[in-house]
Amino acid sequence: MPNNQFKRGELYSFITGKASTAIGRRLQKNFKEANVEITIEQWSVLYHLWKQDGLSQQQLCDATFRDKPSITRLVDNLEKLKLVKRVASKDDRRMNMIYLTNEAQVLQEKTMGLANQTLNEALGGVTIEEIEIAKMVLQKVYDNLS
Amino acid sequence: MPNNQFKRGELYSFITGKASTAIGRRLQKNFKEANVEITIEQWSVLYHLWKQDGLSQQQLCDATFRDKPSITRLVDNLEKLKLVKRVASKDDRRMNMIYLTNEAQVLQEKTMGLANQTLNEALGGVTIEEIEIAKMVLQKVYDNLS
DNA sequence: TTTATATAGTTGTTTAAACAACTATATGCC
DNA sequence: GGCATATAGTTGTTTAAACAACTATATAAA
Repeated sequence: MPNNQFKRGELYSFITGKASTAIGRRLQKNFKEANVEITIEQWSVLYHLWKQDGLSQQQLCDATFRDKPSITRLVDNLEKLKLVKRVASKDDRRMNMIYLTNEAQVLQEKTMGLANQTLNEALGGVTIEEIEIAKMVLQKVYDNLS
Repeated sequence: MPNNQFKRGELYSFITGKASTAIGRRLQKNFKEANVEITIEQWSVLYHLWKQDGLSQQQLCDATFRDKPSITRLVDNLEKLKLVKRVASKDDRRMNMIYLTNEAQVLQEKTMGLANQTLNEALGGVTIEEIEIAKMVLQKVYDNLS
């Protein structure tokens, strides 16, 4: 039982909590100070639309690792903020394609700078190699459970 | 700018999302299949009380990296489930000391087994050394932002 | 063609996170 | 002692996650 050499509950709380909530809180705080009035969850959806506009809600589910109801409501809220709009697909009328508004495109540069700054703050004193290993571990955890 | 060699948004979603939600979902599912009717957030509070009973709410905040309102409500719900009880401290009447009920103590062995099993599933194919590095990275992220 | 099944998205409900504003008790200083 | 300040906990509000149940459209099989 080689894996029994560390405290499992501790690792559990590391993976599920500490770092994740700390980085989320800091990014939210950095947004607030720059008068960016969106949540980090909303930002994580916009992030994928900035990479590729016009994704379906299902594609956003896959990209953000959320379920469909979660994306429905995040898109609802982004639509209320006039940052995206739903456009029914002509090919497949079940699908909503989600498009960024001009307003959302203006947010991109501003928030990407803040996200980079936040990650620089977060990753101080950590080497690239260590980051790569951490990414790999988290990816394997995800793959093992999916 | 050595840290610019990876995609920051991707790392962000690794740290804040994927692995964390996957492991939480799996643990919740394992609880459900064993007819353990608590949430993983409630479990994470019980976990610290099993290590040391009679913690104050503030101590639970520190242990679980949650804020005070979050702990107030988690303790509310655990009290409704008759798993803990609040006892006003005699030394300092501002404090509630949180004690496990017998019912909660019965849960310990059962759920610790499920948590270990979940972590074994999650960490398949990852070495101890890699786990230690991942823990260290997440700890540094937390420390950098706290 | 109609019937079954899969897929895309929505709605309802419970639980929790984050933040601000609040009450109550304790402590330190004059 | 009395006042300022710090600490412990609660309440209100918004946003989101998870899950089940649901509607609507598309696809495949009989």
